[in-house]
Amino acid sequence: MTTQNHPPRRDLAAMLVPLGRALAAAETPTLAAPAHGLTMWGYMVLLRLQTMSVRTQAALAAEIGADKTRIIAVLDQLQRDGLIRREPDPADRRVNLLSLTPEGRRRCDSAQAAIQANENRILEQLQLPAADIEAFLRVLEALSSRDPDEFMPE
Amino acid sequence: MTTQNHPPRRDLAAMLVPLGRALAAAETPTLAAPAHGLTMWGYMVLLRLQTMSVRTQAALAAEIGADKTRIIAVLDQLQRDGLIRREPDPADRRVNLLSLTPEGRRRCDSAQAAIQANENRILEQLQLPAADIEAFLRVLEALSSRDPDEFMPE
DNA sequence: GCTTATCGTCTACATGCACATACGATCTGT
DNA sequence: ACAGATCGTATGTGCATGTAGACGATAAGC
Repeated sequence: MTTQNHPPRRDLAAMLVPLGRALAAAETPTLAAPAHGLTMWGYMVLLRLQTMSVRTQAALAAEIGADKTRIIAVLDQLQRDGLIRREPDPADRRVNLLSLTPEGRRRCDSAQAAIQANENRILEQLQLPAADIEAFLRVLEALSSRDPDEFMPE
Repeated sequence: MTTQNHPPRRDLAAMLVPLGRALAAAETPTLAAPAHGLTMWGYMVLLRLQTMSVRTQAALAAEIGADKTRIIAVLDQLQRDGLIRREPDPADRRVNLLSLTPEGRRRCDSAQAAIQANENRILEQLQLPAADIEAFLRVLEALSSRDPDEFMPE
C-alpha cells in the first residue's frame, strides 16, 4: 500500500444523512403500497422483531432510535392489524412482551424483499466490483452494531 | 436471480438512517465549539461551497437537501460572520453568486479536520482491513453522487 | 410595452418529533 | 406493610422542518 494521504474526502455524516434520507424516501411508497400497508416506523418495529422478540417497549424504542412515547401509537396500529403480539409478561405484568405474529412475519418478509430488490438494483447501477459492495455492507454492518456513544469525541 | 449465498442482510436505509443520525449527533458539539462556531446547516453549506462556488441559492439548497427558504437564515448568519460572499450576479441580478471567503475556507477546513479525525478514530475501532474501509468510502461516494430520483422504484 | 417566468425573501400554517411531566399499575427492597 | 423504582400510557410544550402563497425585483419572449 502507498502511504499517501487520502484524497480529500467528504465527511461521513455529510454523506450518510442525505443518502439515508433519499433511500428512506424511496422506500416509503413501497411500504405504503396496499400489499404491505406499513409506515416507516411500523416497518422499523417489524424489522427489529424479526430478529428476536423484545421484552419491553422502552427497549424496543431505544433500539430503533425512537422515543419511548413515540412508538405507542405505532404498536397500537400494528397490533390492530394483527402483525404483532403485545402480551403482558406473566412474570412482571408491567412490561409487554413483544413478538411477531405469523402474519406479521409474512408482511415484513414481503416488504423487505421488495425493498432489497430495489436496493440491489441501486447497488448494481454503481458498476463497482462486487467485492467493493460486499466490503461496503460489511463496514456498514459493523458501524451499525456499534454503540452510538462510541462515536462521540472524547 | 441474484446469487443467494449472502447471509440475510438488513435494509440499507434502516441502517443508514440511524447511523447518520448518530454520526451527526457526534459532530454537533465539535461544530458548535467556539473554535468553529458552526451549525450543522452552516457547515453543510460551507462544505458544499468548498468544492466550488454556486450560482443560485435554490441550487445550493437542493444540493444539500434543504428547503429553498430554509437556508436563507443560514446564509445570513454565515455572511454576517464573514465566511461566505453573497453578491448579485451582474449578468442576472436576481440571483446571488455564492462563494467562500478565505476566512470561510479556513474555518471549514479546520472544522472538517477535527471531524474527520474523529471519523478516522471510529473507522479504526472497527478493526477491519484497510481495504474494506477504502471500498466502503468508494461505494459511499458513488452512492452520494447519484441523483436521488434514481433510487425510486420505477 | 406587455406578459410571463424566475429568484430571493417573507409570512403563515401544518407536521413530525423530542422532551418533560404526571398518573396508575406493578414490582422490589426493607 | 410501606417506600421507592419501573413500565406503559397520556398530555402538553417547544423546536425544527416542509409546504404554500404572496411580494418585489429582474429577466426573457412576443
